[in-house]
Amino acid sequence: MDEQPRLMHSHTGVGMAGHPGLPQHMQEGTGGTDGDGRKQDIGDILQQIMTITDQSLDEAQARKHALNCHRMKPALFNVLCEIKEKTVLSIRGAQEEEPPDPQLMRLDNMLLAEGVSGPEKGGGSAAAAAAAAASGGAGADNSAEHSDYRAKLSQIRQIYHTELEKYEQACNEFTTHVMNLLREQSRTRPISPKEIERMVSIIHRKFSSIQMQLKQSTCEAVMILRSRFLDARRKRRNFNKQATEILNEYFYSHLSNPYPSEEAKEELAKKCAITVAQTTKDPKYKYVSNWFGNKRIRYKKNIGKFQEEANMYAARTAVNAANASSHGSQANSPSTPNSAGSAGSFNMSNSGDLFMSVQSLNGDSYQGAQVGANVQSQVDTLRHVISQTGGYSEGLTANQMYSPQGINANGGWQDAPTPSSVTSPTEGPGSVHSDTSN
DNA sequence: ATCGATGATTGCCG
DNA sequence: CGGCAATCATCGAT
Repeated sequence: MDEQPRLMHSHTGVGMAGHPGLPQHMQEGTGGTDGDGRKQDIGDILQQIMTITDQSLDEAQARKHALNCHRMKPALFNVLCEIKEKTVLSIRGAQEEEPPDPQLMRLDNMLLAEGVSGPEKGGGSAAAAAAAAASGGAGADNSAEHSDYRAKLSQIRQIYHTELEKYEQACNEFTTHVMNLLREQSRTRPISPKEIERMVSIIHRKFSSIQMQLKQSTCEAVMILRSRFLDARRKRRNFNKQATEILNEYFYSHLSNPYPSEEAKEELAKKCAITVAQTTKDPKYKYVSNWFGNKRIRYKKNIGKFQEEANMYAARTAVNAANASSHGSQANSPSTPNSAGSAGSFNMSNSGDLFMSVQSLNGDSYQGAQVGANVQSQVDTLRHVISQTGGYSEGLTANQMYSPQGINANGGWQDAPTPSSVTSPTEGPGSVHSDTSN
């Protein structure tokens, strides 16, 4: 009969600490000692922390050593290692995949192709040249453009490589640091080599994502550079005024047969290349050919529109030639009121702006050798000017005026099988042929 | 933003 | 392969 209530008591005592049926001393006693104990514990812990922070490194090492030498340590450590191994494996299994990021591969390929990430000098320039040839189609030796391009490209490459190296170095440093740290810690807490490996791969991933940004921006820079320098069509530049003058000069003074020979093209190309940094020494003088092709087409298509221009250049050539013949080789006297006067006599509808570059045109290299030739083209152009200015009214009539000079009714210049030597002797003032190619 | 001018390219022809 | 015609794509002025 005695035991029952005791059991009951003990039960209730455990289950309900604050039961009103419990004796006073029990409640107070347990409660009091518990609170004091916790305070004591916290105080102890704080105290320990304080002492730890106050400890010197040697003391800490000593403690660590003591801990390592604890007799239970190996056993516990093994158990922990086993548990860790399992969890790590499960983690690793969860995120095992490592696909070779297509984006990164694209960037790498591109940088390689552009000669940025390839081997240093030779490979780089070779790749650049190859890229140039591929994109330019006629990527010959326009070295002026390409040297500039290559200079900029190698600049990019240099920056890229130094940055890459920096990242690489930082990555390695960080990796070794972390590895050392982990190895050090693996003595006190279970760290498997696999875990270290994983850590390292995480670090590498982080750094390679940084590298990818670098690669991306490098790619962008290269693309910009490329489109700037190599893709001429995308970034076409107008010829400067003097080059246009030169070409127009030739065109209108050879209006009867505006097909410059290879030599003439070369001459024009050289003259224009002085002022046109663009499209340099293409062996075919492609830009001259392009220009004449476009010019012929567009002239033919709308002669009226070009009439004014034709007058202008014809007059200019005439004036220039006149100066050349009258002044001998001193045709390029500065600021010729003379020329203005003579132009005025042709009833020019244009302002003096056309004389601006007369001197520079013929004063350059033609002068000596071309005086005679200029006389001939002078006849040509004078004839044009006179015939047009005589009855100059508007575009439509001008159209008719020009047509006898070589353009068929169907369009297309007639074959002009009449070099000056054939026709000029008998044709008198009408000899239109200025085959004055030097 | 729009539009004409213009250099370059493409496709075709002989 | 050179020229023509059509077309593209950018420049430069408005």
